[in-house]
Amino acid sequence: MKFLAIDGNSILNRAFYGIKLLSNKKGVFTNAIFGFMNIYLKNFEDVKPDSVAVAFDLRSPTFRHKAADYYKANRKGMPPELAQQLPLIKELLTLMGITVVECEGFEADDILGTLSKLCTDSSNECYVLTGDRDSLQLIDSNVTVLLATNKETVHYTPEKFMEDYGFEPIKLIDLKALMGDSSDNIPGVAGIGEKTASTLIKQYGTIENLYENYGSSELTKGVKAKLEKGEESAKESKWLATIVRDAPIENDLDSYKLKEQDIAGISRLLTELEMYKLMDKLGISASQGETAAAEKKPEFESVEPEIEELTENIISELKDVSYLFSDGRLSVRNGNNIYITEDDDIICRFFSSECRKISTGTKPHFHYCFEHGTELKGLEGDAEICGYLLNTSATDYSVEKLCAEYGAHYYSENGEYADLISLKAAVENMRREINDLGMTDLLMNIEMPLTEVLASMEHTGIMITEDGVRKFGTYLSEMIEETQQIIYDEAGHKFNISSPKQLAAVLFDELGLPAKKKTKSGYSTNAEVLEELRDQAPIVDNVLKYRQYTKLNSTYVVGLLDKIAEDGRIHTSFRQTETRTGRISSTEPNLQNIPVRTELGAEMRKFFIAPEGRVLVDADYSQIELRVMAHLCGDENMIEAFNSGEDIHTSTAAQVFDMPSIMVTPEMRSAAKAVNFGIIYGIGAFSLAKDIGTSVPKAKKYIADYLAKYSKVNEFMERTVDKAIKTGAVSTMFGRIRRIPELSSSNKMLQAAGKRIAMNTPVQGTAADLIKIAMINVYRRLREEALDARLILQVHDELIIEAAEECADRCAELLKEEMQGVYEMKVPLAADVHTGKSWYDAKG
DNA sequence: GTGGTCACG
DNA sequence: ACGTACGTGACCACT
Repeated sequence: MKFLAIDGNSILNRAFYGIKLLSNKKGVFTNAIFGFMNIYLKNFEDVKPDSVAVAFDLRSPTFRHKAADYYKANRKGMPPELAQQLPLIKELLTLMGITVVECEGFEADDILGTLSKLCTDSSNECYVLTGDRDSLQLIDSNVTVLLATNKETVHYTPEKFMEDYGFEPIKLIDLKALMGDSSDNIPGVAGIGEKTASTLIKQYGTIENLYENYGSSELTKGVKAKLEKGEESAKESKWLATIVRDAPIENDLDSYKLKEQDIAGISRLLTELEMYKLMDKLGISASQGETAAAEKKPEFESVEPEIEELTENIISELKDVSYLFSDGRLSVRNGNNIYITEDDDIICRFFSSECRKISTGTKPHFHYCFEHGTELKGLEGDAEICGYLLNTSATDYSVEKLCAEYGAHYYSENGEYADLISLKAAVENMRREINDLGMTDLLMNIEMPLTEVLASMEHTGIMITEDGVRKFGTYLSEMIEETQQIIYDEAGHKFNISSPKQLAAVLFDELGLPAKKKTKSGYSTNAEVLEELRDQAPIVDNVLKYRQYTKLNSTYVVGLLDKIAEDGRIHTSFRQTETRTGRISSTEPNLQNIPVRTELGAEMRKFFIAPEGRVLVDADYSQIELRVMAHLCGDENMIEAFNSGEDIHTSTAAQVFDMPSIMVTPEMRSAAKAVNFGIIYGIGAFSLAKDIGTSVPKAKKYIADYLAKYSKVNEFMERTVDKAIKTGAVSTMFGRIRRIPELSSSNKMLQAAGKRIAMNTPVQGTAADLIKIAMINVYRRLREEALDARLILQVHDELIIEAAEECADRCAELLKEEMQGVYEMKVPLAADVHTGKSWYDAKG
């Protein structure tokens, strides 16, 4: 018989610290369970045991089995994030028919010691799975230790151990008795480390033999003295290091045979924990849980879907369907029938038909419609977007995942059409949840219509002067070459300036400049650090220049040239389900981070142009996030500052320092500006101090003065954080929800980060909602007024239209009107509009 | 694949 | 005692 004995605590620990914190919707942490099961399943496959036991520590505070417990009592208890997963993994294992073994007063490794001995005594094969090297002492001809490391699992047989250590496994105890183990509070012999201990064990075998014979040996005086002094400690340590092999546990090995799995129970638990991948691996579906099983099964389950070619006649009969569309292939589900086609005419008819439709990831569908000159009508739901609204933090909004999570009946046996079959139920369930959470309006009137707007912007793209970019690239290459040469001269040799590691070596080791900040892997060489060192060596300034040139060249010049399409334009991809806050993002290329802050960088914007006879109309909101904050908290002083119409940072300084605006110095304005930013981000005195180059106490005072003047800002922050802690989530003005699991962390840093997220998200998210609404309205009006103009870019608080020269003024007017009038707020929303031939010019 | 760096709002 | 502002994406070096 093959026996698999697992150190539950050790593997769980390894999993917990090896995988970043994960949690389900309710905030229950799941990373350790997830990692444990991965390790377990992999090794189960390797070993294919008949019997499995998972051992856990169980120590009573009043009963101490051995002295080691006294030492170990000093150890830090496990963090609550891990502790809460312990009963869950035990429950899961039990449901899987696996025996969980605990024994009052004994540790997991003692149980492994006992089980492995039972196996050896009965000539059964035993595999001990653990992450703890101490258990290697259990290896013998019947016992293999599977040592789980961060990367792989190493199989330790007696031979493998001999190879690695140079002595027999059982002598590991003696090794530890000499060298000690601080994590286990085993003292060992003072002054003897791993190397000496290993040599001694190879030579003498056991500490008993060592102490009988070392006197007459050739060992150095120092070592002899240490051994003499530590004799008692060594013997005590040997006892401490020895794993118990006779713990009072069930000794009938047959009782550890794998039992029948409780499929419904596993399904229920894993659904609760949202571990769908694992469920898949175990060959269990979400619908096998009791709750789901109790619901009526869909009519589809027992019926083989009828698959037919989609025709015009069929389309005219359709009322309410779900469909998928990719690679030119359309599949439509109507009740028990599935219709397919690859015929463009039929696809166009279907898209433009009035029937109600549910699908997923519909942006490409709109692209198809633009290319084929048709419309996509009747869209009632998009699984990806529904999934996003229900959890903005997920990374995977595949139909499969969503079906598992939102209780749709997903049958993997259905293979090809599984997604299509379950899509509708999943969306219906999600729409119900969205409705319960008050997000139906957000879904149907903001996110769904936005998809078409984004598709249209992508489809239109923005024109680039390739020639201009190339010339700029040539200039940059020359500057890079030149700067690089100077840096090599200053350093005295060539090196890779782009390697933070090599650069740090040159600056801090060779040139002896003072290192300011550390990173995980060495000294930081970021711009902030280099800025401080600027005066101390000319090389620093050149490195900063080099960085600027190479950044511009590789990310913007080369990166953009690579993305120019045949029409001479760049077509970015906007992602609608990416950010936690509700903003959209832009990729391949990212057109939301084109340089503007430095003079040289801003040159790039001269290459984003309008074609002959057309112009770019650019409008950006002024201080939209602060205005949102003023609206959300209703603070009269802040509202007044905006209503006064003067520069907001100057106004803030005047109000906080209690003086007329005319008296505000540039320094005061800049401090006020930094505090304004801090307010939006979730203020911290340290960072504010760093930002404006002042002391922490002074920064604290700025913040205190600010919050005293704008007391409703303070109240709003406190109220928001309180509510976030109670509910685990925050929301925007338009009901968009973001869950914040960080708030239930026991790690103070994470908790503090959670609070800042709670303060920032309603503000950033509401601003995102507002501009999305404005985009939809602008898009509609450009169409309604039949203007020769297209919305082409969004950069968070900025919209760009490419318009025919004749209608540029009308577009500017319309754009400003729609942006400012998007929603009635307690402060006016202001948008600045400019028109020009290039993005550079249109920025004003 | 991860970490460092830096571009944007 | 420790690390420090919110939200992104791309490129490079290095493992």
